[in-house]
Amino acid sequence: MNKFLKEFKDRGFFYQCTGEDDLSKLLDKEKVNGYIGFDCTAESLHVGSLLQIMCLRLLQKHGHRPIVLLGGGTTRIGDPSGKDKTRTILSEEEIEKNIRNIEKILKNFLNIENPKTKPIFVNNYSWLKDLNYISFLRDIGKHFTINKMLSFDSVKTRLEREQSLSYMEFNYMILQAYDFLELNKKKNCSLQMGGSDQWGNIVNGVDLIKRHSNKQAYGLTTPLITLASGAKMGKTESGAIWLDKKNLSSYDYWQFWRNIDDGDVLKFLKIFTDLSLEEIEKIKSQDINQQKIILANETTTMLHGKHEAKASEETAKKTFSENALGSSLPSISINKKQLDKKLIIIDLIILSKLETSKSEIKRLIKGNGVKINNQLVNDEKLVITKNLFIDNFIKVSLGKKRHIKVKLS
RNA sequence: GGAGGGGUUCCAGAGCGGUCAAAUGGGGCGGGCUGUAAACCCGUUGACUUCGGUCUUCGAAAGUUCGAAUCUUUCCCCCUCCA
Repeated sequence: MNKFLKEFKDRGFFYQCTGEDDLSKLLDKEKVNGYIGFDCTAESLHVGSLLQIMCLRLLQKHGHRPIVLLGGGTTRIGDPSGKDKTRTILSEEEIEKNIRNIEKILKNFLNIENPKTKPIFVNNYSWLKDLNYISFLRDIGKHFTINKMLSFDSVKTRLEREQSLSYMEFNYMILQAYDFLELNKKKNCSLQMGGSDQWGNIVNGVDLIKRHSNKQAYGLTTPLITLASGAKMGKTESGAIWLDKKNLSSYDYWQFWRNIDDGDVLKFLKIFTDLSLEEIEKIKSQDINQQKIILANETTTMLHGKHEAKASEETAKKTFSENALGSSLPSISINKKQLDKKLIIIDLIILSKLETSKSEIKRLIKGNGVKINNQLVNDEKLVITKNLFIDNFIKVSLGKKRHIKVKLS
């Protein structure tokens, strides 16, 4: 089996594939350009997309070229897969902004130096915007039968539940297939990867290329990765795990990985780090918490760099083992004027954005869940005074895991 | 098109004129145990509050009533069965 494909399977990326043997041979024979499409509905990516990003990274590692398709055009339509309702459509400016941001994030994960495997970033808006309706129907539309389109899950579920599916959304799968065809023609792209929910869309593209150009293309999908708790990757109760510093500090990113369930650690080491399978095999014998620290360091280094990862580890150590203040703990600053106005603990926590409801904070105080400088707070009216600051800082803690540094400026 | 059933707080799901900010379970949060796990146990879970209360919530709107999640009317949406 091809080396890329083998590692893809060994690391747990593999779900299903079209023409596996032929794909394996192709990957052996030549440098393959493979693509994954990213939706541009949000301004950033979160860990839910990380598996796809790692696919491109792995592809690149094996000497192939990743193509990142930023769906500037298709985002204007909205993928009905897995959606009950029509998505809200974003404005042009928002989409453009999102694309720039997402591209920036992806560049953290892909090697943009090596000219041989340098990723290509494309926006499908460039070919979708000027499509001529009549010629599109004649060239592309003739290859799709309504009968088949109606049989796809994304369409079927919507129809079965008698939820409206607009003609616009109904066309999404054709456009995604057309994307693949375009990339095949323009960028010699013969592989599309994606999550298992994209299988139908991907196969449509493979079929279209076959019918339209009589060329062979391939699809490769990854399983849906869930946490041991059953939750989807990406979103936690306290918010999404974003892949950029603006939305989530490197310390919080590190913490996300540090707090992974025991049962997921090995799986995640294989998928989300570059450690070789031999190294992971060795790590297995280490203490489980050490394994989690390695996972957190590896993933954080990949995204935010070694320095940030180290600082996060250091801060975690200080916060959890030494009850001290670490440098990368998220922080806010307040000024003397605010202190003079009798700032009480509840308002300080509101300012810190650690919690947004005053009632909730009161509950927390009653339940012994709030600490200032590791001292339990019993009085919900506790006034924050200067002498609480140690070296100009105080640490506010909610429960065991939520901490913030408050700086007096 | 015909006949029924239903929309309740984050989710599932009880309530069916006052004692309802609404049972119970799940999830979340906090505490305990531990390893910043899991499992388990305890507490808590609309917002604001001068802690007296006040305000918003049971698909939407209007009405009956001293009083409505509960009754009436209209509208919107979902489900099941028959055609």
